[in-house]
Amino acid sequence: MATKKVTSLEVAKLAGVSQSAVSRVFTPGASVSKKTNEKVRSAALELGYRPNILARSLITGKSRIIGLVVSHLDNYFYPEALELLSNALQKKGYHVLVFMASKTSGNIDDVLDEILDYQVDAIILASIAMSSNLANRCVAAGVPVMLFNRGQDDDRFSTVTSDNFLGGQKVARFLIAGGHKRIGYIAGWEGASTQHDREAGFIEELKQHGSSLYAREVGNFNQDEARQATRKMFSKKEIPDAVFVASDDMAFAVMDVIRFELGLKIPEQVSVVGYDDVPVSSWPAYDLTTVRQPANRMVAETVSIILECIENPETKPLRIEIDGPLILRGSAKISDKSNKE
Amino acid sequence: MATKKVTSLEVAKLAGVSQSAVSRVFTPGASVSKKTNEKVRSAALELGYRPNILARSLITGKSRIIGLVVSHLDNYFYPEALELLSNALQKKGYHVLVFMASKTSGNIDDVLDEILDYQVDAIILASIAMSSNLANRCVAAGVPVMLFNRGQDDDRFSTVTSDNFLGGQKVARFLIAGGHKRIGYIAGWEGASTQHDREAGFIEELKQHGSSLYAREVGNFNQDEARQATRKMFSKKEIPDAVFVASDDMAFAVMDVIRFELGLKIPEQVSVVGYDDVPVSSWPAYDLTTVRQPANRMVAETVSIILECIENPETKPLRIEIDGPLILRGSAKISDKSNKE
DNA sequence: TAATATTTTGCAATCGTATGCATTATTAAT
DNA sequence: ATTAATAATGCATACGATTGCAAAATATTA
Repeated sequence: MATKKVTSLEVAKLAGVSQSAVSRVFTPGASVSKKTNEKVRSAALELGYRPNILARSLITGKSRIIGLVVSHLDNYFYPEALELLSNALQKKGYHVLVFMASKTSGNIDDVLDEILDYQVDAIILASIAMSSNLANRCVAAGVPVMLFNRGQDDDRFSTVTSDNFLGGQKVARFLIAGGHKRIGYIAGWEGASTQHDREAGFIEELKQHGSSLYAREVGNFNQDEARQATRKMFSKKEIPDAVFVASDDMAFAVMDVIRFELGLKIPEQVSVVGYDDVPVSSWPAYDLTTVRQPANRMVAETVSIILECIENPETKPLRIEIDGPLILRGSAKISDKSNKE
Repeated sequence: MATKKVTSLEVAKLAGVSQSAVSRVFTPGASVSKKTNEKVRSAALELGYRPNILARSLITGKSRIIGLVVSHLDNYFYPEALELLSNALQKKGYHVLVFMASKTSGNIDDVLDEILDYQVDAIILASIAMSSNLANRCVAAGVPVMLFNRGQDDDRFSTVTSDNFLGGQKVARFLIAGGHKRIGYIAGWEGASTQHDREAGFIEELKQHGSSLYAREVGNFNQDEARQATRKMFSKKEIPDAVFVASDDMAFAVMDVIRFELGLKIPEQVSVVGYDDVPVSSWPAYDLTTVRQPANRMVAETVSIILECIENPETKPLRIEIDGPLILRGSAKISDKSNKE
């Protein structure tokens, strides 16, 4: 039953023109007369013809495919970003080919090979760093790479993140203004620039106010480890009166332990602040005070940079940091003179 | 800096063999001597050569790309499924090209055109139905289509769902065993087979026990509408003592309204049961009793069917319904003789 | 070792489209 | 109306691989 594919040649025959003419009709900006255009279009419609992107890309060298490498879709920030990203690129005529770099499924080196096999026009790494070896391969292949939500030493690639340092500072300022004295921090994976910058900003600002960390544990951006970290942190004789958690996803786990295992009141006994502002944070059950990562603006920047790099390969790499507001909700005590943005 | 792409011809020259030989080395099952194999492989390694999938697909007619159409990534069931799906296909040498069919970004007709342009080997529709017009187009193009988590009248396509009818029945049996008398239902989008089957099984089983729906509202698989629906349902003089919600995602919104707006206790005053068993359901803040949709098994079936269809185009469409257990948690009262699976 | 069977190899055509170039049709200018 | 400038078209080639076929190389058998 599978009808054969319709080619431009068949359309050309039916329309009584050359194959080139058909090609030109479907190539924006090419020179075609109104008459041919009509003939071709109606023939194409009749036959149900559509240009074969793959064949086209063989010639143009552009596949209109963007490779996206994601590791963990479990943190809700990523599905959201993926949706925005895919939508935005779709509008520009590009599409996203997904590659999972989870532990289960080969390491990133293999994944990168697979990506390049598809002749992608660009690569977006979401929260994934790249060995310099791989980086070289991409540069050699002439494929632009973007780091989304992850910084990198290698300055050959553009990065888009939120302003993590500033975000950390805001949280510190807020907690101090709220009168907190014993402030704990639950870190993400220490290899991540996001984790590093958030903590650095946080600590820096604590210091500015003559304060410092009362406790620190590592949660590795993972709920199980965040739970462990919380238990440990709260086994001190004097428990913290505030905890800054490096991601909302971990913060939920932290709150659950604090409330349901330790039986403490949030925010009366402990204030909790997260980072990301994923949708769940605004649900009343958590009502989490958090720093918003403006996914939409981050994605918009990413798309605009990526497209620029594709069109103009000589584009210099950019390093964008997007400021996001601290969203005040019920999980943390607010001072009377609450610090506005 | 962008080094030109390395072609099989260059490898051939360096290795001192014909271009066909190079091709054969990279074609599993082709006939090559050990000696050529070595020469070619080392030359390829030296030049950093990898076959161009797009050029290959032009000849073979197989792109090793699977088009996945998703609408709302906000229900957490989908990111999870996407991750599993992508991982599973990746292992088989396929990759997922993502298409968003959200309201924001063109209707599904346009999206389908775009998909077909990429010469995908197959299409997976996640919770999306297809007009018969589109269906015809796909059949004509010879592209197999699978419906994931959505049934369909059209029996030319395979579908994989959980056993929604049975799932609904289980919930009814459970709620009745728990002694509930005024049972409400918050429906999903009524055009969805999943919604329909869940409700049908639920009502059927209520009837078997001489009971029936005490209240019913529509939430359209959408949190805002689910909240509205809940408020309406609980504005009766006698409020329901149990609510079955057609998806976990809505159930969270329902629980939040019940607890934080209406000030009722779950499960003491109202039992809530959901459907999906997304990760959040097991978080203590919700601790939601729900019917598990075994995403891993659903994905496994999907992948196996899809690959079969690709390899053997004459494969008959299948209709798979996977049974999932009712997961008992704290959001619903349990009878003394709790009904085990 | 000679004859036959089998495996390797290269040649050349092919997939569906884009595009430089030469040619022809059309429009503008005088 | 004639010429100059511009637009539209077709021809032929290229993109980077796969693959049928026939020739060459190797292995098998007696």
